Amino acid sequence: MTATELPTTQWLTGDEQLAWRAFVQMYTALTTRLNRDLIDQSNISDSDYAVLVHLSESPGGRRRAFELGRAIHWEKSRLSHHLTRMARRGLIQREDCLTDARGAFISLTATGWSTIRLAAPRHADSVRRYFVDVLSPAQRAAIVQAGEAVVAAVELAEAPADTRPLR
Amino acid sequence: MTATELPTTQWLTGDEQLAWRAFVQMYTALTTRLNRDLIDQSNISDSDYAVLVHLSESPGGRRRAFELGRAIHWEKSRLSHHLTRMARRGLIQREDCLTDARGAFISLTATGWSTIRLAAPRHADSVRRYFVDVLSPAQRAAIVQAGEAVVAAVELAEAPADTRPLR
DNA sequence: CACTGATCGATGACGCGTCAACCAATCGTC
DNA sequence: GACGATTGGTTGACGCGTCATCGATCAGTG
Repeated sequence: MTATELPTTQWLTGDEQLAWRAFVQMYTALTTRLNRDLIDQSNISDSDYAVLVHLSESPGGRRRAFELGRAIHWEKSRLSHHLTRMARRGLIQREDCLTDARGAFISLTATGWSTIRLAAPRHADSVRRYFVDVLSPAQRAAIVQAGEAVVAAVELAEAPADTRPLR
Repeated sequence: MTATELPTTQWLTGDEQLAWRAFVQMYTALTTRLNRDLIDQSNISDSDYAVLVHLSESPGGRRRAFELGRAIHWEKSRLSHHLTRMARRGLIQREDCLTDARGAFISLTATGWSTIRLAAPRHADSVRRYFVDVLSPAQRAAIVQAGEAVVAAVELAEAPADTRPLR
Protein backbone atom coordinates (compact mmCIF):
# COMPACT_ATOMS: atom_id res chain seq x y z
CA MET A 1 0.00 0.00 0.00
CA THR A 2 2.97 2.23 -0.11
CA ALA A 3 2.07 5.67 -1.27
CA THR A 4 0.79 6.39 -4.68
CA GLU A 5 3.00 9.20 -5.82
CA LEU A 6 1.12 11.90 -7.56
CA PRO A 7 2.17 13.63 -10.73
CA THR A 8 2.36 17.24 -9.66
CA THR A 9 5.01 16.74 -6.99
CA GLN A 10 8.09 15.85 -9.01
CA TRP A 11 10.18 14.17 -6.36
CA LEU A 12 10.92 11.57 -8.99
CA THR A 13 11.43 12.27 -12.67
CA GLY A 14 8.69 11.38 -15.10
CA ASP A 15 10.17 8.07 -16.09
CA GLU A 16 11.03 7.02 -12.59
CA GLN A 17 7.62 7.98 -11.38
CA LEU A 18 5.94 6.04 -14.14
CA ALA A 19 7.75 2.85 -13.23
CA TRP A 20 7.18 3.26 -9.52
CA ARG A 21 3.49 3.95 -9.89
CA ALA A 22 3.08 1.04 -12.28
CA PHE A 23 4.72 -1.22 -9.78
CA VAL A 24 2.61 -0.03 -6.87
CA GLN A 25 -0.58 -0.36 -8.85
CA MET A 26 0.40 -3.79 -10.04
CA TYR A 27 1.05 -5.29 -6.65
CA THR A 28 -1.89 -3.66 -4.93
CA ALA A 29 -4.27 -4.85 -7.61
CA LEU A 30 -2.71 -8.28 -7.61
CA THR A 31 -2.54 -8.89 -3.89
CA THR A 32 -6.00 -7.60 -3.10
CA ARG A 33 -7.46 -9.64 -5.93
CA LEU A 34 -5.62 -12.84 -5.00
CA ASN A 35 -6.55 -12.50 -1.38
CA ARG A 36 -10.16 -11.98 -2.36
CA ASP A 37 -10.13 -15.08 -4.56
CA LEU A 38 -8.60 -17.10 -1.76
CA ILE A 39 -11.27 -16.01 0.69
CA ASP A 40 -14.14 -16.50 -1.75
CA GLN A 41 -12.97 -19.85 -3.08
CA SER A 42 -11.32 -21.46 -0.09
CA ASN A 43 -12.26 -19.38 2.93
CA ILE A 44 -8.67 -18.73 3.94
CA SER A 45 -6.49 -15.64 3.85
CA ASP A 46 -3.17 -15.37 2.09
CA SER A 47 -1.50 -15.65 5.49
CA ASP A 48 -3.32 -18.90 6.17
CA TYR A 49 -2.30 -20.08 2.74
CA ALA A 50 1.38 -19.42 3.36
CA VAL A 51 1.30 -21.43 6.58
CA LEU A 52 -0.67 -24.30 5.10
CA VAL A 53 1.54 -24.60 2.02
CA HIS A 54 4.68 -24.67 4.04
CA LEU A 55 3.37 -27.28 6.45
CA SER A 56 2.01 -29.41 3.64
CA GLU A 57 5.50 -29.60 2.19
CA SER A 58 7.12 -30.51 5.47
CA PRO A 59 7.64 -34.15 6.43
CA GLY A 60 4.45 -35.43 8.01
CA GLY A 61 2.80 -32.03 7.58
CA ARG A 62 4.70 -31.08 10.66
CA ARG A 63 7.41 -28.56 11.50
CA ARG A 64 8.94 -26.67 14.40
CA ALA A 65 7.35 -23.27 14.88
CA PHE A 66 10.58 -21.34 14.59
CA GLU A 67 11.43 -23.06 11.31
CA LEU A 68 8.05 -22.19 9.96
CA GLY A 69 8.58 -18.60 11.01
CA ARG A 70 11.93 -18.35 9.29
CA ALA A 71 10.60 -19.91 6.12
CA ILE A 72 7.83 -17.41 5.65
CA HIS A 73 9.65 -14.46 7.21
CA TRP A 74 7.27 -13.82 10.08
CA GLU A 75 8.31 -12.68 13.49
CA LYS A 76 7.56 -15.09 16.25
CA SER A 77 4.84 -13.09 17.88
CA ARG A 78 2.89 -12.72 14.69
CA LEU A 79 3.29 -16.42 14.05
CA SER A 80 2.15 -17.35 17.51
CA HIS A 81 -0.96 -15.19 17.30
CA HIS A 82 -1.81 -16.49 13.88
CA LEU A 83 -1.31 -20.11 14.87
CA THR A 84 -3.63 -19.61 17.80
CA ARG A 85 -6.33 -18.41 15.44
CA MET A 86 -5.70 -21.19 12.95
CA ALA A 87 -5.80 -23.78 15.72
CA ARG A 88 -9.10 -22.34 16.87
CA ARG A 89 -10.43 -22.89 13.36
CA GLY A 90 -9.14 -26.45 13.35
CA LEU A 91 -6.58 -26.02 10.57
CA ILE A 92 -3.46 -26.82 12.58
CA GLN A 93 -2.52 -28.09 16.00
CA ARG A 94 0.38 -27.62 18.37
CA GLU A 95 2.39 -30.54 19.71
CA ASP A 96 5.13 -30.71 22.30
CA CYS A 97 8.71 -31.18 21.22
CA LEU A 98 10.45 -33.99 23.09
CA THR A 99 14.00 -33.00 22.33
CA ASP A 100 13.61 -29.34 23.24
CA ALA A 101 11.19 -28.65 26.04
CA ARG A 102 10.78 -25.01 25.02
CA GLY A 103 9.81 -25.88 21.49
CA ALA A 104 6.57 -26.66 19.73
CA PHE A 105 5.73 -28.61 16.65
CA ILE A 106 2.99 -27.32 14.42
CA SER A 107 1.13 -29.87 12.35
CA LEU A 108 -1.71 -29.95 9.88
CA THR A 109 -5.00 -31.42 10.98
CA ALA A 110 -7.14 -33.45 8.59
CA THR A 111 -9.10 -30.28 7.95
CA GLY A 112 -5.88 -28.44 7.26
CA TRP A 113 -4.81 -31.04 4.73
CA SER A 114 -8.05 -31.03 2.81
CA THR A 115 -8.17 -27.25 2.90
CA ILE A 116 -4.77 -26.78 1.32
CA ARG A 117 -5.36 -29.52 -1.21
CA LEU A 118 -8.44 -27.75 -2.45
CA ALA A 119 -7.01 -24.26 -2.20
CA ALA A 120 -3.65 -24.73 -3.89
CA PRO A 121 -4.75 -25.45 -7.46
CA ARG A 122 -7.35 -22.72 -7.34
CA HIS A 123 -4.79 -20.26 -6.11
CA ALA A 124 -2.39 -21.32 -8.84
CA ASP A 125 -5.14 -20.68 -11.36
CA SER A 126 -5.55 -17.18 -10.02
CA VAL A 127 -1.84 -16.49 -10.17
CA ARG A 128 -1.81 -17.67 -13.75
CA ARG A 129 -4.86 -15.70 -14.70
CA TYR A 130 -3.78 -12.35 -13.33
CA PHE A 131 -0.04 -12.61 -13.59
CA VAL A 132 1.67 -15.41 -15.46
CA ASP A 133 -0.63 -15.60 -18.45
CA VAL A 134 -0.66 -11.88 -19.17
CA LEU A 135 3.11 -11.50 -19.23
CA SER A 136 5.48 -12.31 -22.03
CA PRO A 137 8.52 -14.46 -21.30
CA ALA A 138 10.66 -11.36 -21.70
CA GLN A 139 8.58 -9.49 -19.15
CA ARG A 140 8.82 -12.37 -16.72
CA ALA A 141 12.55 -12.49 -17.16
CA ALA A 142 12.80 -8.77 -16.54
CA ILE A 143 10.81 -9.18 -13.34
CA VAL A 144 13.08 -11.93 -12.11
CA GLN A 145 16.12 -9.74 -12.65
CA ALA A 146 14.48 -6.69 -11.18
CA GLY A 147 13.47 -8.74 -8.16
CA GLU A 148 17.04 -9.82 -7.55
CA ALA A 149 18.33 -6.29 -7.81
CA VAL A 150 15.68 -4.87 -5.48
CA VAL A 151 16.01 -7.59 -2.87
CA ALA A 152 19.77 -7.15 -2.91
CA ALA A 153 19.43 -3.40 -2.40
CA VAL A 154 17.05 -3.86 0.50
CA GLU A 155 19.17 -6.51 2.16
CA LEU A 156 22.18 -4.31 1.84
CA ALA A 157 20.37 -1.64 3.79
CA GLU A 158 19.27 -4.11 6.41
CA ALA A 159 22.66 -5.62 7.04
CA PRO A 160 24.38 -4.19 10.12
CA ALA A 161 26.78 -1.38 9.25
CA ASP A 162 29.98 -3.25 10.02
CA THR A 163 29.20 -6.13 7.68
CA ARG A 164 28.36 -3.72 4.90
CA PRO A 165 30.81 -2.49 2.27
CA LEU A 166 31.58 1.20 2.45
CA ARG A 167 30.12 3.39 -0.21
CA MET B 1 2.09 -11.01 1.71
CA THR B 2 0.52 -13.36 -0.71
CA ALA B 3 1.86 -16.81 -0.31
CA THR B 4 5.37 -17.72 -1.12
CA GLU B 5 4.95 -20.71 -3.39
CA LEU B 6 7.36 -23.45 -2.56
CA PRO B 7 9.38 -25.40 -5.06
CA THR B 8 8.28 -28.95 -4.40
CA THR B 9 4.62 -28.40 -5.16
CA GLN B 10 4.62 -27.73 -8.90
CA TRP B 11 1.31 -26.02 -9.31
CA LEU B 12 3.15 -23.63 -11.57
CA THR B 13 5.91 -24.60 -13.95
CA GLY B 14 9.49 -23.75 -13.07
CA ASP B 15 9.61 -20.57 -15.08
CA GLU B 16 6.25 -19.35 -13.96
CA GLN B 17 7.09 -20.07 -10.38
CA LEU B 18 10.38 -18.28 -10.64
CA ALA B 19 8.75 -15.11 -11.90
CA TRP B 20 5.96 -15.23 -9.35
CA ARG B 21 8.26 -15.79 -6.43
CA ALA B 22 10.59 -13.06 -7.60
CA PHE B 23 7.68 -10.67 -7.75
CA VAL B 24 6.37 -11.59 -4.32
CA GLN B 25 9.78 -11.27 -2.76
CA MET B 26 10.35 -7.96 -4.46
CA TYR B 27 7.21 -6.29 -3.27
CA THR B 28 7.34 -7.67 0.25
CA ALA B 29 10.94 -6.59 0.69
CA LEU B 30 10.21 -3.22 -0.84
CA THR B 31 7.03 -2.36 1.01
CA THR B 32 8.22 -3.45 4.42
CA ARG B 33 11.46 -1.58 3.96
CA LEU B 34 9.81 1.61 2.69
CA ASN B 35 7.28 1.55 5.47
CA ARG B 36 10.06 1.10 8.00
CA ASP B 37 12.00 4.03 6.56
CA LEU B 38 8.89 6.19 6.66
CA ILE B 39 8.25 5.38 10.30
CA ASP B 40 11.87 5.80 11.34
CA GLN B 41 12.48 9.01 9.41
CA SER B 42 9.14 10.76 9.54
CA ASN B 43 7.03 8.93 12.11
CA ILE B 44 4.21 8.21 9.69
CA SER B 45 2.98 5.03 8.04
CA ASP B 46 2.63 4.50 4.32
CA SER B 47 -1.10 4.97 4.73
CA ASP B 48 -0.56 8.31 6.40
CA TYR B 49 1.80 9.21 3.61
CA ALA B 50 -0.74 8.46 0.91
CA VAL B 51 -3.32 10.69 2.58
CA LEU B 52 -0.89 13.52 3.23
CA VAL B 53 0.49 13.51 -0.30
CA HIS B 54 -2.91 13.59 -1.86
CA LEU B 55 -4.11 16.41 0.36
CA SER B 56 -0.93 18.40 -0.16
CA GLU B 57 -1.59 18.33 -3.89
CA SER B 58 -5.20 19.41 -3.54
CA PRO B 59 -6.15 23.09 -3.72
CA GLY B 60 -5.68 24.59 -0.29
CA GLY B 61 -4.56 21.23 1.09
CA ARG B 62 -8.24 20.43 1.25
CA ARG B 63 -10.48 17.86 -0.40
CA ARG B 64 -13.82 16.14 0.02
CA ALA B 65 -13.48 12.85 1.86
CA PHE B 66 -15.06 10.79 -0.88
CA GLU B 67 -12.71 12.23 -3.50
CA LEU B 68 -9.77 11.40 -1.31
CA GLY B 69 -11.06 7.87 -0.94
CA ARG B 70 -11.49 7.38 -4.65
CA ALA B 71 -8.04 8.76 -5.38
CA ILE B 72 -6.22 6.34 -3.12
CA HIS B 73 -8.64 3.45 -3.60
CA TRP B 74 -9.79 3.11 -0.02
CA GLU B 75 -13.25 2.17 1.02
CA LYS B 76 -15.07 4.81 2.93
CA SER B 77 -15.01 3.03 6.25
CA ARG B 78 -11.29 2.53 6.22
CA LEU B 79 -10.85 6.14 5.27
CA SER B 80 -13.11 7.36 8.01
CA HIS B 81 -11.33 5.31 10.66
CA HIS B 82 -7.95 6.40 9.45
CA LEU B 83 -8.91 10.06 9.31
CA THR B 84 -10.13 9.83 12.87
CA ARG B 85 -6.74 8.59 13.96
CA MET B 86 -4.88 11.18 11.88
CA ALA B 87 -7.05 13.92 13.27
CA ARG B 88 -6.26 12.72 16.78
CA ARG B 89 -2.58 13.07 15.96
CA GLY B 90 -3.14 16.56 14.63
CA LEU B 91 -2.22 15.86 11.01
CA ILE B 92 -5.54 16.66 9.41
CA GLN B 93 -8.88 18.12 10.37
CA ARG B 94 -12.48 17.71 9.25
CA GLU B 95 -14.55 20.63 8.08
CA ASP B 96 -18.19 20.90 7.18
CA CYS B 97 -19.23 21.14 3.57
CA LEU B 98 -21.62 24.02 2.94
CA THR B 99 -22.96 22.83 -0.40
CA ASP B 100 -23.64 19.26 0.69
CA ALA B 101 -24.68 18.81 4.28
CA ARG B 102 -23.76 15.13 4.27
CA GLY B 103 -20.24 15.80 3.15
CA ALA B 104 -16.98 16.61 4.87
CA PHE B 105 -13.88 18.37 3.78
CA ILE B 106 -10.57 17.04 4.96
CA SER B 107 -7.75 19.49 5.24
CA LEU B 108 -4.12 19.52 6.29
CA THR B 109 -3.20 21.20 9.54
CA ALA B 110 0.03 23.13 9.90
CA THR B 111 1.52 20.00 11.41
CA GLY B 112 0.28 18.00 8.46
CA TRP B 113 1.92 20.37 6.03
CA SER B 114 5.28 20.35 7.72
CA THR B 115 5.15 16.59 8.13
CA ILE B 116 4.59 15.89 4.46
CA ARG B 117 7.12 18.48 3.38
CA LEU B 118 9.78 16.75 5.41
CA ALA B 119 8.68 13.24 4.59
CA ALA B 120 8.28 13.45 0.82
CA PRO B 121 11.88 14.00 -0.24
CA ARG B 122 13.09 11.35 2.18
CA HIS B 123 10.58 8.90 0.87
CA ALA B 124 11.58 9.68 -2.68
CA ASP B 125 15.17 8.96 -1.72
CA SER B 126 14.14 5.58 -0.40
CA VAL B 127 12.20 4.76 -3.55
CA ARG B 128 15.20 5.66 -5.60
CA ARG B 129 17.60 3.77 -3.44
CA TYR B 130 15.74 0.48 -3.36
CA PHE B 131 13.91 0.59 -6.65
CA VAL B 132 14.65 3.19 -9.30
CA ASP B 133 18.41 3.25 -9.01
CA VAL B 134 18.88 -0.51 -9.12
CA LEU B 135 16.84 -1.02 -12.27
CA SER B 136 17.91 -0.48 -15.84
CA PRO B 137 15.71 1.62 -18.14
CA ALA B 138 14.74 -1.58 -19.92
CA GLN B 139 13.66 -3.21 -16.68
CA ARG B 140 11.65 -0.18 -15.73
CA ALA B 141 9.96 -0.21 -19.11
CA ALA B 142 9.16 -3.90 -18.71
CA ILE B 143 7.60 -3.20 -15.33
CA VAL B 144 5.45 -0.45 -16.75
CA GLN B 145 4.14 -2.77 -19.43
CA ALA B 146 3.69 -5.67 -17.05
CA GLY B 147 1.80 -3.40 -14.71
CA GLU B 148 -0.61 -2.39 -17.42
CA ALA B 149 -1.24 -6.00 -18.38
CA VAL B 150 -1.79 -7.15 -14.82
CA VAL B 151 -4.04 -4.27 -13.87
CA ALA B 152 -6.09 -4.87 -16.99
CA ALA B 153 -6.47 -8.56 -16.17
CA VAL B 154 -7.56 -7.80 -12.62
CA GLU B 155 -9.99 -5.12 -13.69
CA LEU B 156 -11.48 -7.46 -16.22
CA ALA B 157 -12.22 -9.93 -13.44
CA GLU B 158 -13.70 -7.22 -11.27
CA ALA B 159 -16.02 -5.76 -13.87
CA PRO B 160 -19.59 -6.97 -13.48
CA ALA B 161 -20.34 -9.96 -15.71
CA ASP B 162 -22.64 -8.14 -18.09
CA THR B 163 -20.12 -5.46 -18.97
CA ARG B 164 -17.45 -8.07 -19.56
CA PRO B 165 -16.67 -9.63 -22.92
CA LEU B 166 -17.43 -13.34 -23.15
CA ARG B 167 -14.53 -15.69 -23.15
C1' DC C 1 -44.71 17.95 -2.76
C1' DA C 2 -44.02 13.06 -1.57
C1' DC C 3 -41.53 8.77 -2.36
C1' DT C 4 -37.80 5.94 -3.63
C1' DG C 5 -33.25 5.03 -4.16
C1' DA C 6 -28.64 6.23 -4.16
C1' DT C 7 -24.73 8.70 -1.88
C1' DC C 8 -21.75 10.58 2.00
C1' DG C 9 -20.02 9.50 6.05
C1' DA C 10 -19.56 7.53 10.99
C1' DT C 11 -19.60 3.67 14.12
C1' DG C 12 -19.08 -0.94 16.61
C1' DA C 13 -17.40 -5.42 16.42
C1' DC C 14 -13.95 -8.33 15.28
C1' DG C 15 -9.76 -10.44 13.15
C1' DC C 16 -4.95 -9.09 12.15
C1' DG C 17 0.13 -7.34 13.00
C1' DT C 18 3.54 -4.98 15.96
C1' DC C 19 5.74 -3.93 20.06
C1' DA C 20 7.28 -4.77 24.61
C1' DA C 21 7.45 -7.72 28.21
C1' DC C 22 7.75 -12.08 29.96
C1' DC C 23 8.77 -17.20 31.10
C1' DA C 24 11.29 -21.26 30.51
C1' DA C 25 14.76 -23.93 28.69
C1' DT C 26 19.26 -24.37 26.63
C1' DC C 27 24.01 -23.13 25.48
C1' DG C 28 28.67 -21.37 26.41
C1' DT C 29 32.11 -20.30 29.42
C1' DC C 30 34.81 -20.38 33.23
C1' DG D 1 28.19 -27.31 37.68
C1' DA D 2 26.98 -22.46 38.27
C1' DC D 3 25.74 -18.42 35.86
C1' DG D 4 24.88 -15.08 32.24
C1' DA D 5 23.39 -14.84 27.51
C1' DT D 6 20.71 -16.52 23.94
C1' DT D 7 16.76 -18.95 22.02
C1' DG D 8 11.78 -20.67 21.51
C1' DG D 9 7.53 -19.36 22.38
C1' DT D 10 3.39 -16.88 24.59
C1' DT D 11 0.76 -12.96 26.09
C1' DG D 12 -1.51 -8.24 26.46
C1' DA D 13 -2.09 -3.84 24.69
C1' DC D 14 -2.89 -1.14 20.98
C1' DG D 15 -3.31 0.63 16.19
C1' DC D 16 -5.10 -0.96 11.71
C1' DG D 17 -8.64 -2.85 8.01
C1' DT D 18 -13.08 -5.09 6.89
C1' DC D 19 -17.76 -5.89 7.34
C1' DA D 20 -22.35 -4.78 8.47
C1' DT D 21 -25.23 -1.31 9.90
C1' DC D 22 -26.91 3.09 10.55
C1' DG D 23 -28.31 8.12 10.03
C1' DA D 24 -28.62 11.81 7.25
C1' DT D 25 -29.02 14.04 2.96
C1' DC D 26 -29.57 14.50 -1.90
C1' DA D 27 -31.46 13.50 -6.60
C1' DG D 28 -34.90 11.75 -9.64
C1' DT D 29 -39.65 10.61 -10.58
C1' DG D 30 -44.50 11.00 -10.35
